[in-house]
Amino acid sequence: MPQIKITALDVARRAGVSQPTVSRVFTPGAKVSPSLIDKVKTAARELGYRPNTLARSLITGRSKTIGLVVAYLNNPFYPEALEKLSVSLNDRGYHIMVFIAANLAEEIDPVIDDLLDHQVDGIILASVSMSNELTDRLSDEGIPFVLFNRGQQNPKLAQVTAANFEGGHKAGRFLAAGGHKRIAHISGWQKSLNGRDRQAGFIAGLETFDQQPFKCIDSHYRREMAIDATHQLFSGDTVPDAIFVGNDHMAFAVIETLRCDLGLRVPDDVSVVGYDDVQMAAWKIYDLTTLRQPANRMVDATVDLLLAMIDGDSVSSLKIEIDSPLILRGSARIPDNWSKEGG
Amino acid sequence: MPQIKITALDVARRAGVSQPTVSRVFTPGAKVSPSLIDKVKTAARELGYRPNTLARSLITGRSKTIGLVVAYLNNPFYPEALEKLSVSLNDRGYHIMVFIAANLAEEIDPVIDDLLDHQVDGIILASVSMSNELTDRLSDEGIPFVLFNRGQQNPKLAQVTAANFEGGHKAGRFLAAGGHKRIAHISGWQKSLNGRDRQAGFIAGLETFDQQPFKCIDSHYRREMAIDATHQLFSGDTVPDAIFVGNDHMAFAVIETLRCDLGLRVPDDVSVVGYDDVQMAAWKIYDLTTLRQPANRMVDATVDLLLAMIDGDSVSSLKIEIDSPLILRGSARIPDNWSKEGG
DNA sequence: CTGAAAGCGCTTACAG
DNA sequence: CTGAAAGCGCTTACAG
Repeated sequence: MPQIKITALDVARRAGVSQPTVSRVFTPGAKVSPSLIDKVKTAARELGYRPNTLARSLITGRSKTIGLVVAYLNNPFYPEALEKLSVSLNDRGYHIMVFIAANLAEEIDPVIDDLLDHQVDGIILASVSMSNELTDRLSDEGIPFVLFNRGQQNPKLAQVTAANFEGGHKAGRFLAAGGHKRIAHISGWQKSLNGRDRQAGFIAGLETFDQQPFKCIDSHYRREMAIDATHQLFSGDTVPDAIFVGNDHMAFAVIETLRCDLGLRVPDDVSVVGYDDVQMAAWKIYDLTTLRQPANRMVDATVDLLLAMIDGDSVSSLKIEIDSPLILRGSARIPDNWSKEGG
Repeated sequence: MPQIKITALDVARRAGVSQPTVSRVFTPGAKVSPSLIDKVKTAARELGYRPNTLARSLITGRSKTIGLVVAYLNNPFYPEALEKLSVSLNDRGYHIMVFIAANLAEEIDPVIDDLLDHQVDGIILASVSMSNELTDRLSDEGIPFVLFNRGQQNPKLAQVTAANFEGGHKAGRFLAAGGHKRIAHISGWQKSLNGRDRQAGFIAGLETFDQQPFKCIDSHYRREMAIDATHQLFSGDTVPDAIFVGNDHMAFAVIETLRCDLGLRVPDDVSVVGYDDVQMAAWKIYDLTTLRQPANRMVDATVDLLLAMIDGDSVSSLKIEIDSPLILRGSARIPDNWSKEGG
């Protein structure tokens, strides 16, 4: 019960060595003779000594802490990513400090101040509504950061995303090949590159079948807006027979609205395709056909990239795109001769 | 672009004051003359100075960091709580460092080591599968911690939970009053106090109607086990007409299994009641009648309690129970003359 | 109100 | 391999 704090000096005295020797015993790279290691370790154990990370960080200039900025924890993709990021960073000796960003872009500035005050070694921006000013500011501060699941045009920014254009393209081709003739898109935020790329890919995919979207509605990745959009799509005389939705989170809302509000069957009356493949997508109640964002691979890439930047290692590419395979499930009619990878 | 680090000394020199004066300007309580405050602040702004939190923490002995240990981010209650906890703690000048606990109790020890090394001022344990050894160990270390949504018998441990017994009691009475005759319980982990209290309350509630549970199955708060339990319940000759489920997360799986696997209607064939009232419970596709765990109130209580402990303030009670109102929705038949609060 | 001094608990050259 | 010394960037008594 170390009510009083045990320091390296206490351990040194008890072990009959100098304080730096104690330090060396607890520093991975350092060389100490086996006999001293032994003495120090027993003394440390007896006293219940633990090195003070704060002091170490102060002197090494590395906090071994990564700031994770995240806004939309209600989209299950983010808790899943948060968990994986934390585990992966732990394995590499880092910890995550969480910064919840308000959904409004204007309120992001205090978060950045906060972040900078906390001596994080690097930052992962997993949020969606972030301005260029923000990334500019972080660049100015010279602190390594990577955009997770969020692209920006600027090729100098480290970013890890799915291959969103290709994913959207695949969705478009898949639905057109399935014989759908009025394919709508409830899109992610069109001010985000993710949202734009998926939509652009979708439109291009339809074009290969000489089709145009029935309609595209920007629902900002928000559940309530996706519900409204669904109602809107089915309020006219002609209605869609398929919907490509900008992420799973909204797709769940779309399926629900179709079934519970509009009395339509999925996929008999309308096919639905999402994007992400969060765990819920595999639940039988949704059984959602979707483009997978491979969270594990994205997390690995993000961690590798960020730690390389922190260590000053050269990185081959700052912009990493991970393939989005199409996961076939029951929410969308499957074309008769649809080969495994979108052919 | 402060590539080189700006310290208080740099600011002091530029402002023509001493370094401690700079420190005082950035220390909330301290007294400095307005003219110096001005000088220092401009100098700081010009140089892009930010106080180093690490150094401050080292000297004050307070990291202003709270360790959050959490295991089950796939139960949406926890991301919701995480978000609220982070925001609330931020408001009070603290930040959250995340520690993902493995689901297995044996793997918790390294997490604790980790936690202790990081000079957190306090700990929130939001995880479910934690042993008494763990809490004993933390008590020994003398670091303030509170159990969030997880009770332990030991009255010396700070803990914030819902009034689980009463909640279960209400669920039992509600379903019995609704005319159900074969009411089953798919319970949370019976080695957790939460799980036991809810089940005990449920059984006691049924007793007031001279009923016994149709069957109780421990599904450990796990989705897959809840699915299995549902199948099991409906595999015999007599089957339940209502199920009280230990949390919403499992209740979603139960509803899904009922509908998609067993072709049963909710609530026509079987009523379902959950526990938590996570956001998803209100989704039309589930429309889940449930006992609410008021996340906001639980978070507020947790933060108040933990910070009081950290500040050494006296706390009136270490064990806080928050009422669980029954939220009436469509997944369970409502008794004809059911008054608002369970009468 | 302000400055000179000491010190938080470590790491890291520097000698030996 | 080990110790004496310096110092990371602050805060906080202590004088004045």
